[in-house]
Amino acid sequence: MLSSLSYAILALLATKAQSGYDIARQMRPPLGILWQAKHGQIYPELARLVKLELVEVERIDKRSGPPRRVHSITTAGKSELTRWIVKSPQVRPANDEFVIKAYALRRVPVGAATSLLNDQIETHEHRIAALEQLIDALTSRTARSAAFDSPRFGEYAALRRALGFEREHAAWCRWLLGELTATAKRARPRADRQPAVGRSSVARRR
Amino acid sequence: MLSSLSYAILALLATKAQSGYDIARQMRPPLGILWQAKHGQIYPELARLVKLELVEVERIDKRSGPPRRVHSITTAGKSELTRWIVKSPQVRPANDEFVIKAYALRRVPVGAATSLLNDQIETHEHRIAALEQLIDALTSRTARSAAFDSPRFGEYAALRRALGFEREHAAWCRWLLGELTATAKRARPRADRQPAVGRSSVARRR
DNA sequence: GATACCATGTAAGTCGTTACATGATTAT
DNA sequence: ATAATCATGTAACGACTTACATGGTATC
Repeated sequence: MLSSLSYAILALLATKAQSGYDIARQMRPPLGILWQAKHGQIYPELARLVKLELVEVERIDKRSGPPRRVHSITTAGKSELTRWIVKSPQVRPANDEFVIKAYALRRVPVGAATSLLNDQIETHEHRIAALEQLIDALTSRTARSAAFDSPRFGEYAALRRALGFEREHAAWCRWLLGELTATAKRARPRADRQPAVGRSSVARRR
Repeated sequence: MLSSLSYAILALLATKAQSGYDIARQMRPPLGILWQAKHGQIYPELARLVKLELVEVERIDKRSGPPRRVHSITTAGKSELTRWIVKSPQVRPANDEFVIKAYALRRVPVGAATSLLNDQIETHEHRIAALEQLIDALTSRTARSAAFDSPRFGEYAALRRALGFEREHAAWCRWLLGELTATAKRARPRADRQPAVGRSSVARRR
């Protein structure tokens, strides 16, 4: 049985032949939307796929540096990929460090909690903006890129997923901040509230 | 430096002293909302925390089976936890196998893709219902459980996060199914469409 | 009688990160 | 000059899963 990373690599190679470096670039955190992995994991995994004959390599020598190794998916690789896709996956772990922090957030001073949340919201807003830009670029280039049978559909679907995920997370952070602020106000009904430590960016509603 | 799992354990022990088994039960997939881990990882990690003196153990002998080992967080453990909470986390990987499947979904027959999506939607609906029930149980028990300063707030926040995540994922699956169906209809404008193979449950809008 | 839950642990293996290692090319 | 990017790999370590190992109690 192959790892998820293997299938992610096969899915990328199914769109076009490319080098390990190209794959690593598309999977580089934090922009990798299909799957995220570092080159230290990708190169050995590619070698394994070649040994299993699900992927082929063509060595292209250059006058300088290491030879470029262009990988392409084999017929066996394609059928393994399609075979895997239709199987219903079992539930993923979905562990998020920030949920632990939220769980025990009552333990820290209100100011520190506020700035942590504002920080987090700001980070997510940035990521949302970046994803929206990528989607705009994709949908404007081809008029019907939203269509299921377009070659770019996979990319578009993955981007939409990432965007939805980010928006949901940001909304949750804003809710947390709201709860925190409401409680703090109740405890100290007027004035004398100190401004939150750290970075600004009050939660915006979008 | 400690792992995320360590902090999840500390966060649970901060609410009350409990055994490794208790912790493992709360972290058991797929219901673990704070963090998910198996006992095979939890017991060694607990032992490590004890050695670091962030956690204490009290052995309670019973006439049968292994002695129950009740763990509690130390003062050092509490301060380590609060110190960690306020630090902004770096971005998490968030790899989801299903995104790979969606990315290459064009490769499989429409019928197989439809039943894969329906299956996935059904799974998520079940999880959503289970989470809604847990939230109802929590909010009805204590009138003001939504308040930030309630002892159950952490649990409530984690549940809301999980619910939002599930709903978002389900919505994305329904969108995918809609695109797929629209394209299939365009290709075969009338009649002669075969019913989707596999389980039913047509996507509902909520 | 079989299954599930209570309750603890360890061992082997896989997945994934970080750092080491090398060296050319392009941009500031 | 300095840094970033192109381009490939390996080694050590940490995170996590799966299976092994044990044995009592309760439920169907």
